[in-house]
Parts: sequence; C-alpha cells; structure tokens
Amino acid sequence: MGEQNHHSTEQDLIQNRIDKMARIRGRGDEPFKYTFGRSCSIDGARAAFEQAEAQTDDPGQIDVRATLAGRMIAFRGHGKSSFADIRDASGSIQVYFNKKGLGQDAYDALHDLDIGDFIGVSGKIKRTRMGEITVFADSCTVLAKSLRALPEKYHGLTDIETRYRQRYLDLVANPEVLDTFRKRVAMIGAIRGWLTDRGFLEVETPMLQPIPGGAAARPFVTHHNAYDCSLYLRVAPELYLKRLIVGGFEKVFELNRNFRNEGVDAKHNPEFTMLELYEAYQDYLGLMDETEELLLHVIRTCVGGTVFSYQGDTIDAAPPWKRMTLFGAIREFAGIDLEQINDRNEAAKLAQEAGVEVEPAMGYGKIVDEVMAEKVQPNLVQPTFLYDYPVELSPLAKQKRGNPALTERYQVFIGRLELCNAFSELNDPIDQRERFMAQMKLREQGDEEAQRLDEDYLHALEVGMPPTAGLGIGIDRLAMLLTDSASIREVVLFPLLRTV
RNA sequence: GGACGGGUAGCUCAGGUGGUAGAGCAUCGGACUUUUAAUCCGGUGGCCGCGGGUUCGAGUCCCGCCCCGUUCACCA
Repeated sequence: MGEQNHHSTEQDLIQNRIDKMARIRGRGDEPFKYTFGRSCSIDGARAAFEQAEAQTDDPGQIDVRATLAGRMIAFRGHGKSSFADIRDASGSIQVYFNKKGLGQDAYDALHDLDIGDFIGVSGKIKRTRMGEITVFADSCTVLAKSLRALPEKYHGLTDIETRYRQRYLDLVANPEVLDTFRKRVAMIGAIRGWLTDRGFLEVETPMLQPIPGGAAARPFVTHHNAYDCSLYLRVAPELYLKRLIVGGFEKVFELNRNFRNEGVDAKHNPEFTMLELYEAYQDYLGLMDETEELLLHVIRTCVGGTVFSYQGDTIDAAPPWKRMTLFGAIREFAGIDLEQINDRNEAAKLAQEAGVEVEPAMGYGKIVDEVMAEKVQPNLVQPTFLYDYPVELSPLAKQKRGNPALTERYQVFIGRLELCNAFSELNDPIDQRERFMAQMKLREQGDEEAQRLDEDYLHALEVGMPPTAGLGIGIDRLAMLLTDSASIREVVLFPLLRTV
C-alpha cells in the first residue's frame, strides 16, 4: 500500500522494492531470514501428491501437506485471491492464496512481495479446476527479498553478452542453461567413476610451472614475489604426470584446468578443462580400446544410449568406432597421398593441388596437419580414430614400430570436434632430448609455440619410465558434444570476456 | 588483426528517403476469489554503446573508439 510512486527507472524499481522491505520490517517481520524448515523439495511434494492420488478414487480424501521454499517466478493477482509460481532446484509448483486460507493481514502482506523474492509457503496440496497441482497456502513468509527485476518471463534473457557476464541471471531466466551445466557435472562424474573403478588415481600437479611444457601453446606468465621468479600457468600437466609414472604410479589421471594464452573463439576458451591419464605397460592400441570404452560409458550415462544429435547431425556411437590412419584419411578425403612424401616442397605442392593453402613457413608436419584440419576433420561426424601421426607433430610421442617417420599417436573426432589426443609415450631419454632440440630450433626460428627443453623431465626419463600410454580429453568439447552446444561458452559457467 | 552483423526503457524488440522516440512484458494505481504469457482500465519510465563532425534539426548521415556475435587469420 503506502505512497504513490509513478516512476520506473531502474533506480526507481529498486527503491520501490526497498520501500517494500521497510514495510515488511515495519510489521516486525524480517525480509532476510536465517533459515527455513522445508518439509521436502518441490518435486518431492509433487510426487507425494501424485502417489496419494493414485491410491484413491476420491480426490477429497487426499490429505497431503507440504512446506516448501523457492524463488517466486510469477504472480497472478485476482483481487481477493492470487496465484504464484515458485521454483526450487528440483522444479516449480503453483501456489494459491486467498483471504480464507491466509487471513486478511497475511493476504494483504502479499503486496510487499515481488517476482524474484524467495518465499516459504505451507499448505495442503490439491488440484485446481484446471488440473494444476497447487499448494493452497495457509501461511506465506518472505525468506529473501529481491531488489532487482528478473528478465522477462516469456522471452527470458537472450542477450548473449549479458548471459555470459551475469550468468546468475542466465541461470534464473533460462532453466535449460541449468540443465546444460547439470549435464556437464554428470559427465565429469561419469568419467571419474569409470577411472576410479579401474584403479586410476587422481592426482594434482602444479598449475604454476617454471617451464611450461606438454603442449605446443603460448603460456600466461606471472611472477612469484617471494622467490622473485617468473612462473607460467600450465598449458598441460603432461610432463608432471609422466614424472609420477617414473616414480612408480601406474595409473594416474588429472582432471583440471589448463591455460593457453591464445585467441578466443567458439571452440577455445583461454582456460579450459582437460582430462589427462597415463597408464604404465600400455601402448596406444590398448589405450584406443579403453578410450572407446570410456567415451561410450560417458555417452550412455549422459544421453541414455548411443544415438544423439549434434548441431543437426545424427551421431551413432555404437561400437566399434571407425579407425583410419591419418594418411589413409587424407587419401580418402583430400584425394592426395602424402604418406610416401618426405620432401616438404613436394608435400606443399600436393596440398595446394588439393585446395589447401600453404604458407612458406609451414614445414612438412604442419602441412600434413593443415590438410587434415581442412579436408579430413570436416568429414568426421561419426566417432572416428585417426592414428599414426608424423613425428614432427608429436615431440612427446614414441616412434611407430617399424616406421620412424611416424609416431604411435591417435586422435578421436566426433561431430567434427577434436576430442582426444593420445600416444605411446616417448620414454627413451636420448630420443626425447633430440626431439626437444628440434623444438628448440623451431623456437629459435620464431615458433613461439614450439616446446621448451625441460632438463629435469629428461632427468626423470633417464631414471627410467616404463612403457606407458597417455590420453588427453578436452572436457569442454565433450560437454559441447553431449549438450548439443555450438560454442564452448555455453558449457563454461563464466567464459572469459573482455573486462569493460 | 581483417570482413560482416549487432548495441534503442529493467527484459524482449519496432523505429522507409534526417523532422517532438514506440510496443509487449515488468513496474505503479484501479477492478476482479481457480489463474497459469490471467484479463480489463489508467499512469510512470529513455545519455537511442561512447566521443567528435555535417545540418536549422541526427536514433537515422560521416569519422574515430568501446563491447558482443559470426567468420577468416592464428591456435590443441
């Protein structure tokens, strides 16, 4: 009730709600309660009512009461009676208020509620004439006042920038966003469960590293004051995890954040989540089987089967998945054979004939990689393993048995997304030192992403690492795939945006 | 970094050729005891992304800048 307020700028909308808070306090009530005893969740109440309904033919006999809490997301006033919808994490339910149930004073106090407020209600659950399961409230209390208007009920919040910058609004206004992130949580849980069941131990290795290694990427640099030294945010945990294999761990994994100081687009966020696992006495062929098993387990858990759609494509992940050599795939999709070519210029010529642009700075390995990305990857909708990559592209992978130009490495693609990278780990310290030297040379030639020589890592290999296979899975991309999201920003709660 | 698209009320969006900024929802007041995008009547609400310029007059035209998106470049 109270004074007239004819304004409605944003500040006025807020002031209006502050005034309502004051009126609530004026009645001796507290607009920000400390606790509230719910009898159950909203979905729980709904289920209890439906169960009671199923056990009787006479609706009048049903006597289910509930005390529920949630955010009021809609309010429809009708004078002497009113309807509200409240929502908690489990779901939403309609609440009916009238003077008879609440009493005059409590009914009048509804005027000081706003959409967005958290409220607690209790009452008997019944169906309305329209069949809607409804709490007929005999009490209602404000639990936390909301001072700002929620986005519009019908269109929701669609402005992408606001959705990412103020994710809390996105989550409130767009329930399907909450679902997406719940799926991500379930996916990660499925991965951890599968690995733990098979004896993999989850470990944590440094995020702050003196030498950023394990991937070809530019790092973020920071400074440690007490030691007065530069440190880098890790681009990968790989070299530390393999040190653990040297030390005697046989099955380890780490599922955590990596940081790469690179551009942002629909498939890249500067911080992203990666699973890396290492298994001693295993090679890439055995790990391929395990990768398929793990991903199948995750897909079945998250989509309830093997068939799902991604960005308009129907994907059937029923095993066995297609396996092609990288060069075989290039033959099939680009129509050129780069396998027997070891001359950089000849490879460049063939690539250009296939319609792939080649820069003068690109070496043989880079050309192969480019042909793969341009001509092969766009065809890899169904789950596909590509294996046996050129040694130039894979400085941490073991040479292929019988062909030193290749490494025992594979990648997994689904829905045109590159999801996994794995190989038989290079454990020959002499070979590894030569690979590092080749990388150093690239670095001197201006390749900022070439890997750096890590003397302690070589020392570890010299101590001796058992035969080992390692796998990396891009968790964000897997989440994109399983939630049918076109952009990585849809599966990262707070994606990086420019600070304004 | 380049190209293209976008930025107008709290939210969702309209605003030919330059001429007093609009709608729906939300909000405020009124009516209404079974609505569910409730309905009906009446009202409030604007740095039109920011800064220059052209013009009698700019949301609209020109220049610069900021932010977002798509794409290319770059990139596991």
